[in-house]
Amino acid sequence: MDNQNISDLIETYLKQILERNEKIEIRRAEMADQFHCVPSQINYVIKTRFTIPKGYVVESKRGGGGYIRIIKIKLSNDTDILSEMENLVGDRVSQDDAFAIIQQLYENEVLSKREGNLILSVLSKQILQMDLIYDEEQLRARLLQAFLERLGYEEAE
Amino acid sequence: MDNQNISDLIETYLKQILERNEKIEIRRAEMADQFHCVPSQINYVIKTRFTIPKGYVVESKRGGGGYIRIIKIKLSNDTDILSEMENLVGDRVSQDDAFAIIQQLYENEVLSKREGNLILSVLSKQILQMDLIYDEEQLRARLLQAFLERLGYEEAE
DNA sequence: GCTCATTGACTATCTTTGACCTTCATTATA
DNA sequence: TATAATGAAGGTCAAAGATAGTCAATGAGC
Repeated sequence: MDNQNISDLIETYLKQILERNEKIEIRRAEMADQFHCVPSQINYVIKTRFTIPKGYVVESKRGGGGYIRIIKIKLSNDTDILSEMENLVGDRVSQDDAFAIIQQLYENEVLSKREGNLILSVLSKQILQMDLIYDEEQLRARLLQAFLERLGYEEAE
Repeated sequence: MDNQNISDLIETYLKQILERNEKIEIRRAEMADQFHCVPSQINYVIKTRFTIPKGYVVESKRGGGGYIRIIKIKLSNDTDILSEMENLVGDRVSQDDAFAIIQQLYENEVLSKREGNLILSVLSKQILQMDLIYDEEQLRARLLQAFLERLGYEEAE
């Protein structure tokens, strides 16, 4: 409930702003000051919470007048979304990224909540990390690709 | 009810809170302190008393700001047919049998057509029979079991 | 003797921190 | 004016810290 760590606080703060704005531009040192943490923690937050599968693009510039810019990606029609996600998945995908992708599909109403949960139930580490005989991330990618392809058919009908 | 073992006390304590709340979030070490036991006993209690058939799902996170979250769920009305199917699946299942099982669930209105097709898309020989390194039927069973378990409940409102 | 409960050593995962590196703009200097 | 020095950002990475998970040995109560 409120055993929030600093990274979560920073994440929440930024996402709050991004709900009202297409993008946000920050100065790393300032952020770090504001949240009483070291600058590299800002990088950590960005790297773990503002990834492309989660729907964000990040640009930055060093030197005088440097900045970090976080942009919320807006996806267009369902077909585009699906093929975009297929690209993201590729032939290996982590649990985090897979979950983020399903979340995106849900938010864009490509999937119902129930469908999303069904898919997720099978992509979890717990299920796929069985024996070390096969590559977990590769298998997850194969399954997720199959789901995405199927959703593409649905779309076409 | 008042067997004085610690595990029962912890269970009672948590369930008392869950009667008033949809979910509860604890810190394992804190709980352990509070009940004067070792941290892993909390895991034991959760594993034996907060299972899905008993109406709970558990999520957790490690590291700084870590937590264990217990969520009350609503069990579906179809648990009978679902557990029957789980028995049928066992730990290995052929494509044909898996398809027949999904068909059954569809006919019994446990699944929509779309949900059934989504599930099937991932249980096919084509998808699972990739490398011959692992046992295809075993993997299929694992995936199908995960689906069946997930179909057994919904999040309460 | 069985089953369930308790413990603790070891493991896995996530966060925080800091030392060191790279890039860019501005200013000083030959 | 071209270039070198300086300072001001942001980037990387690995170690240390903070939690939770697993598992097998041991204990307690039928």
